[in-house]
Amino acid sequence: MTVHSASDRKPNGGDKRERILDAAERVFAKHGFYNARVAEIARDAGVADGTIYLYFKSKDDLLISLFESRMERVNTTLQAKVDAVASAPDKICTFLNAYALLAKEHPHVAEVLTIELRQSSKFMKEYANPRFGEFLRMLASIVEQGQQRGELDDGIPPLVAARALFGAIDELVLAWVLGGKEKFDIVRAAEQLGAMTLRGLETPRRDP
Amino acid sequence: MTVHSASDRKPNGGDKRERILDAAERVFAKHGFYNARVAEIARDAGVADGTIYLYFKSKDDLLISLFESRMERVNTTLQAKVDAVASAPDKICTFLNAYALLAKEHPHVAEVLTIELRQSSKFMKEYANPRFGEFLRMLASIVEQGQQRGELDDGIPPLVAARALFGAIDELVLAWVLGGKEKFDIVRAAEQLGAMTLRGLETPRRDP
Amino acid sequence: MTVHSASDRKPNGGDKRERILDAAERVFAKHGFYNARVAEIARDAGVADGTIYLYFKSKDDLLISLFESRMERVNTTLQAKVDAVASAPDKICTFLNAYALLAKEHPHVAEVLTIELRQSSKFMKEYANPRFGEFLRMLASIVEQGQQRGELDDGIPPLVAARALFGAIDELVLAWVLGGKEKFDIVRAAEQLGAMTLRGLETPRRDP
Amino acid sequence: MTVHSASDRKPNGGDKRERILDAAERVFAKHGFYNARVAEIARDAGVADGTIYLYFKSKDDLLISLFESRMERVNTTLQAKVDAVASAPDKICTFLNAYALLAKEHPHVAEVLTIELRQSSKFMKEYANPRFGEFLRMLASIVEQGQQRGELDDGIPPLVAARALFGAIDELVLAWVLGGKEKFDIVRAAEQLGAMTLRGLETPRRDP
DNA sequence: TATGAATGAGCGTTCATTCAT
DNA sequence: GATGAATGAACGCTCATTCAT
Repeated sequence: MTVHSASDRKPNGGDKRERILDAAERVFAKHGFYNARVAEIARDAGVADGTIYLYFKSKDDLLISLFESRMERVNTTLQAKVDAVASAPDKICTFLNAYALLAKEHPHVAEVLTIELRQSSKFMKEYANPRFGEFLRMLASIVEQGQQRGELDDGIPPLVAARALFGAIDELVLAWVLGGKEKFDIVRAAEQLGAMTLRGLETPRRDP
Repeated sequence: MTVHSASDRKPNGGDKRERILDAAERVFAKHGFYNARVAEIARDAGVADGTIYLYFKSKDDLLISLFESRMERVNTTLQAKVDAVASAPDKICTFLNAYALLAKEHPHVAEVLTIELRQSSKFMKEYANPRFGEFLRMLASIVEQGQQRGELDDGIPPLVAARALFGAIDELVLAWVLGGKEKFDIVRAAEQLGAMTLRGLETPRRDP
Repeated sequence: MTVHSASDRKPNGGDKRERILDAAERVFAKHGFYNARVAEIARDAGVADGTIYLYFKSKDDLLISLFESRMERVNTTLQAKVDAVASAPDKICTFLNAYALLAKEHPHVAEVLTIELRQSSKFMKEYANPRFGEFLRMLASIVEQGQQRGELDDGIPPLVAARALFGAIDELVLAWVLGGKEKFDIVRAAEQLGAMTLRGLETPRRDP
Repeated sequence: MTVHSASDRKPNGGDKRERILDAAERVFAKHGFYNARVAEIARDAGVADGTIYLYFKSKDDLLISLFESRMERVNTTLQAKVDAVASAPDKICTFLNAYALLAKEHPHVAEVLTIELRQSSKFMKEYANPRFGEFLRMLASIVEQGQQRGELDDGIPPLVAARALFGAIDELVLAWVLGGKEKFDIVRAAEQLGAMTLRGLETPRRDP
């Protein structure tokens, strides 16, 4: 009645814990954390309700674990791509581009990170969300280094710039994920955001 | 302290509706929509549980009404300030500054808008959130006009720029509201974001 | 906004108490006692919710008063018609016919009496329903008198016969009221019931 | 004491569903459907509140299921006894007698069927109450067959006779159940009703 | 490990009734 | 008397979590 073979759905690494995380990803994306039913996740994962509690302490823990898992992947992917280019401006563009690509490839992940991440820091007070910290620091480091090298303007604290940049791309992803994947191309929008961020929105004033 | 706009709905001409909205603002900010108890809102407002249902159809409707009410105030304030300056770059800086000021003055509102707004579009599908549409269009209009006047670079669609800009300031507000009102000054950060947005992060390449 | 003229709807005698009873009749018939809202009765009667409590102690009392009022009318009508004929068999037929006619003319009353009367004795323990007692005794008296005069078989206690007779006509009215006023004619059915009651269902056994 | 028919629905093969129905029978009989508390049924059944909802969709469904269950038993019992005698008059007497006996053995069932059945057709519109239909058709069939065989007078449509007969015995049961089990014997009353129904109430007119 | 039936605390909402005007 | 806004107790139902098997 239940699946017993070691791995059977999705081409993921595939033990039971992973299957549950995948199911949670889908169900949280579909209904949002608060409206998601643990029973639906279990059904989706092909396990019994109780089984989830063998791998996760609670529904909260399931969300947190999902964050950790997905953010880890995001961080690894971004770090690799960012490391592959040299200048800070290039790193920023690469970062934005890679983030948009990830969202495009994993819209469920994008949905969960974009929407539920905000709640997390609020309602799971004890959860510091270390991976998100890493993520932000990665971005801040790029800015800081660029400033030190003189590639970037140092009129803004790196962490503020990083927050703003993340907020900008995140909001674009949100609009793309919820509103209209058909209405615009998120990768193209990320490029435009890159240009705006680096060269600025203002047209240069002509010196007399 | 509270808005006394002529309007008002069901029973008496009174402030009870407003008191409930104020209480909802506090309680939603404190616990988040899903963890907020209607009974706590009632207690906070100094009314009976049932009274809330004389003014609002449901807990959902209460949240939606809170959005409408507060976004209306936000839109009105921003529009007035933006109208008071002439150039698009100035309007953008003014916009960011005014938004930051509002957040500083009404941190509960900021918290609710920042965190719950995202859920709303997802779980109250039928709710189009017209005020937030207005808000975005206001910002997009500034960009569009600036582009037409040649004040702003037209390499980015106005709505994408507007989304990105909102995302940036919104994330900064989120960080300020949740993380550390003591750690940085949100108004100062908004200024820095303005500069970054207009002049760009990249230091100008020197032409030989 | 509200009606103030002494009487204005229905051609009844028409003070406020009567208007409320009429409204209760309609609303109880439509929704049943438990699903009827006092507020709907008030609206229907054209009075404020609170006004009902100037005339009736509670929702229960409203139902009880409705019983008394309508049963009184029923009893008066039936008694008059029954008194107009002489023999017990004729009285019984008249009784059944008159009851069916009343149901046909006042289907709302029929609905309330038929359906809610049963609940009443159960859930308003203290309410003895004196009018219904009168009603039953009227019927039992006819039977008793008939038995004493030798018109009716005395193999059945009058009260048992009265109960049975009432149950029979009441169930027919129920079927007619709920199921299908178009499916059969309640007055005709009452006649058939009269015949069955008096002459019996069984065809006479031929004596050798 | 309880029916153990093979059937059964959702969770375990168990008697829990039956325990809940038994409890509902008691509690509905005691307070009536609308005044019955689901929590009391649960307590009475020795299960948790939530458990009820594993077996029944709602409180309404619980009542409906109770009808089905008990009427099924009633129908089976009556059909068997009726089949055991030959003539229509005998079948009618048997029917009445058996119904009275059932009421005497299961007064709670009698109470629920007698009182709540009437509401059901009104407020659970979608619920056609198929078992009660069967019940009535069983009775109508007896009459119809009797008429065809010449045992019974055919001056009354079988369904009207069936309704009337059911109404009569049902009202007697109601009086017995609510008013006074000590005041009269329901089985004796059923016999008297049988005689009245078959031979008629009227004393035979002497032919000159 | 895995199961899934069972649990029961918890909450949004209703609505008969009250009472200040 | 008449109003209707306000009250708040009451309850059906949900669902995360547990635990006997």
